[in-house]
Amino acid sequence: MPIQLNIWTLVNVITSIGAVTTAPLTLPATGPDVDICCEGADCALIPDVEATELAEVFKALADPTRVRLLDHLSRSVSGTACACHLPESLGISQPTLSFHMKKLHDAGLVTREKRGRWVHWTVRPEALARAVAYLGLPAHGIPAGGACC
Amino acid sequence: MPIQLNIWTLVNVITSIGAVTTAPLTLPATGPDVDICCEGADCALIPDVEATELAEVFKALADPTRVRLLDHLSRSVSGTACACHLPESLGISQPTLSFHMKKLHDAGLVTREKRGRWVHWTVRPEALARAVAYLGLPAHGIPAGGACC
DNA sequence: GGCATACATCGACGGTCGTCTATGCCAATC
DNA sequence: GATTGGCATAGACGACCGTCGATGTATGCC
Repeated sequence: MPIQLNIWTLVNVITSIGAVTTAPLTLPATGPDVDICCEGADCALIPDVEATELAEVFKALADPTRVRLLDHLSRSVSGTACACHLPESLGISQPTLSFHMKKLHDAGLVTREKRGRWVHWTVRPEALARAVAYLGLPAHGIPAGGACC
Repeated sequence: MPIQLNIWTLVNVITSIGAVTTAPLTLPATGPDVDICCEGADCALIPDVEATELAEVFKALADPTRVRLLDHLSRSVSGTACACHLPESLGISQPTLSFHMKKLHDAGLVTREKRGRWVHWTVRPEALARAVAYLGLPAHGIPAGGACC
């Protein structure tokens, strides 16, 4: 109820980028025995580099102001909008807005384009797709979904 | 290539929770005129409360260690795992692990269950679904998808 | 050229984060 | 009851974050 979106659009966006596969997971369905402790402590963890890259994206989203900014951009035509009216709408100063847009830009979530005196920002959906793929991980609780330990 | 997941499982998980709709968006396709500046500065922003709640989730994910932890849990059977071997696997101390698990727990991303001396953690996919719905917003650039200003 | 405007950067400030060691708590075992 | 082991908490410390006013930079208009 908070946010309405078309799930099929989401599917198309994600799959078109090739960030994920539509094929079923084929990891070994190890018969577990989670009892006293767990066995299978040799479980492979996400590589540090990859975890860091994902964390960078989430860090860029880890602020209410930036959440609202990205949402605003995404609702705009072509995912593009100028920043002119945003400070007053959000109740923040112009330097603060600039600071947040830089954060989003550094994380690769938006692109910058200068048109005359104004700057226009555009969302990069492909940058979000990776985060979506990670959050989609919830093959959790599905035994065939790559049990580990 | 980084993370393989079954997109249909994702679809099922998300839609089953009712966090999103599979119906197409029906927002007015406003004919835009993004020229010198933008018009339509009266565009509604996400409510502050909602943005804050989303930011809380992203904040919980905004650390490489927690990204790896959540991934580890999600790969485990039933999305549940004990924390016993994690400090050494991640190269962190036991208090640090406890600190991170508390962060994930406070954000509602995992549940805690004590079994004897050990604590077992379980992922809450429904908590992630909301973040996925937000990131799915990229109806960006799709004219029929709720243009704003 | 001179001025107004949109945006970026700087410097400062208080607050939060991530990590550690040391310590406390509680369940299981002897 | 004493001991052991898994986990949480407390306190400390350096690093980073979010915000602001002041200032710099570049563009467009007179």
